[in-house]
Amino acid sequence: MMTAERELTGDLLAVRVAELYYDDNKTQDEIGSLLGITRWKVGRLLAHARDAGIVRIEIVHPRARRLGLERRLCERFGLTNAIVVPAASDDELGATVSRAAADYLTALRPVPRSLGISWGRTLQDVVGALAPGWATGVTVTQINGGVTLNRRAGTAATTAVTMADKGAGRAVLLPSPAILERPETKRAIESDRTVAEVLRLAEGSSVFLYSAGVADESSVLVESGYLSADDVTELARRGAVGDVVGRFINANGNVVDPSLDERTLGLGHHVLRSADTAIFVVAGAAKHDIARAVVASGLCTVIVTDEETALELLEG
Amino acid sequence: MMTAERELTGDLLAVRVAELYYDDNKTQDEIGSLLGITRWKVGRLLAHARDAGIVRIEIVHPRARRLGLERRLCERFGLTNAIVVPAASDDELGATVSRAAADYLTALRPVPRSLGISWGRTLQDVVGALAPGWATGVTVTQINGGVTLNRRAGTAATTAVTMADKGAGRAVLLPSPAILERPETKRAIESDRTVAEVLRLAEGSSVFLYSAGVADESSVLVESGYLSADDVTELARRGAVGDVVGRFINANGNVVDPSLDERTLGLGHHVLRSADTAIFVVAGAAKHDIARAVVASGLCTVIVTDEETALELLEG
DNA sequence: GCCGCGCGTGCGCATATGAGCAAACCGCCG
DNA sequence: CGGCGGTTTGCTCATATGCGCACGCGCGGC
Repeated sequence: MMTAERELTGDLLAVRVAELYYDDNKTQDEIGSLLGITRWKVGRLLAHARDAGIVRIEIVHPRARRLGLERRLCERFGLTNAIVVPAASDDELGATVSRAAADYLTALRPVPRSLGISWGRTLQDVVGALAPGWATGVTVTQINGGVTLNRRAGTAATTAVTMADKGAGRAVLLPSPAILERPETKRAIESDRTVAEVLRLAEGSSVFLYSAGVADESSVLVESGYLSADDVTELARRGAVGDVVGRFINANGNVVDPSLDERTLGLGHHVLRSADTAIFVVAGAAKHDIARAVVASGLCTVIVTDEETALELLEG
Repeated sequence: MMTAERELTGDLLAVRVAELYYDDNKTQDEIGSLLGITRWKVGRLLAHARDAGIVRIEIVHPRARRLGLERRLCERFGLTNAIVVPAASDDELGATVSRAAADYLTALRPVPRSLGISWGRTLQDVVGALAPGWATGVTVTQINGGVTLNRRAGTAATTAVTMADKGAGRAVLLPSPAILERPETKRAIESDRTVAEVLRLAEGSSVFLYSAGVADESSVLVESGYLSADDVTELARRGAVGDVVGRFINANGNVVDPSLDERTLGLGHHVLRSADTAIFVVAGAAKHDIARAVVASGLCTVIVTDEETALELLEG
């Protein structure tokens, strides 16, 4: 290439420098003498080029994370941790986030001894991505009901059991429907020794792991027959953005329908709010609202999500 | 973030390292102790990540160049220099490349004292992008005919004159049509003192600058009335991919129709082939074929083009 | 079972790089 | 014309980084 260059205005020089440095990997010194400027100026131009976005450094890998977003999420919502993965194609998204959640769980120290989990599509994916041996002797406890009435009967149970299995431990199932017809029934079941015991155990878990559902007719609670489509529409009308462990909340994180909540069996949100480690896994545009409600109301201490959701959460 | 991590296979660790280094800009040392590996390994992982393409460093700027492609073009075609600019939107493309050509001309050392140029849309753009004072006392000479018959009469002349003007020098115009009807006429004009003088001057230029046209009905030679659409179609049928200073060549760089060439007035290709500096400016997918013919047959020593054309040239 | 070979690893050292600071420079106003 | 804040520049020095070498470990041939 030529030697001396004519005076270049603004970013142009920075571009030239950046090209020589990154594309051609010359040293700052070489570039300096080549362009007739001091190497310090070269360094400064490089710095400028980087934070003016002229030079973009991107990490392209399906398992890559977005550390900047993670940091901002932690600060903004007072989380202890956040895992943000790049937005993949829409159908890959859930898988990517689930894998990230599995990775996080695996890397979690101290290794959880007791883990309270919800159930659902997302959780099932997380378990699928979990490698055998992720823990040793873990007790996996269900934190909300739903064992029997589920149409795809047993998925909830399978999730917990597989998870315990891969962690060389045992699963404790909550033998109860998620939502009862009458409050009295709910209270009755709740006070049954077997159930009470499980709930007590669940409450004492050192780590919680859960996802959330959206408040529309696609909700698993509708699909499972616990609620009718109309019920959910009505809930949405009253401000519900989604459900966490079976309980519907509005944008502020408050339970929308106390009378429904009275009939919902499982850990209350106060337990999650006061937990040391509550890991919330969420992916996809449909869940932006419920995700916001969860993090904003302190229902989790850790969020695992995708880039787009993270961005959405930070704009508000 | 957590401390110790579980053993990670393959690129995963590299990704982690790259994130911490580039996103979080920690030092390699810090990353080392954080992940429980030596800083040298961190360095090596970083190197791996870079050349495995996990880390992509991109320079985003309209005036940025593609140095890698430039180097490969030089090697592949034995050029002394190549300028490749990022492919912008299609309508911006010509402007970007022209600006790059202007920049190149400006930075060229030694400053050209005599410059032979062709004319056309591209050349006009180059001149437009040229800053006043780009040279001092330059002599700009036209190397092919076309002064008078041009429908947009005068553009060819304007190009040369403006260029000379901005370079504080003088323009020498070739007062002749590009293509004559009969060979004898061409020879007669050629031997006219005025014309012969200009051609001699043109031939002695230290630097040449030209573009090329495609062999279809959009050719400037058709537009200018020198050729009919049928003529060009016939030329194309006989293998012509485009024209350089009015002379049509095939993929091998050879003149397609000697009898037409006999009637074409202007510098012969042998002059360009033996020139020290022949700068070829070309942009856009339509000109890929002619561009290939030019560089492959040694018609230029320097090419100024866009990324896509460069890539296309290198695949073959 | 033994030896050699090659890859991956730790490390010393030369060198490249970034932080911080004082001098110089510039545009602005009195 | 001269003083003055703010910005830019060159520089020193501590530190981060890359290169080359020697060592060790594991695998395959004999």
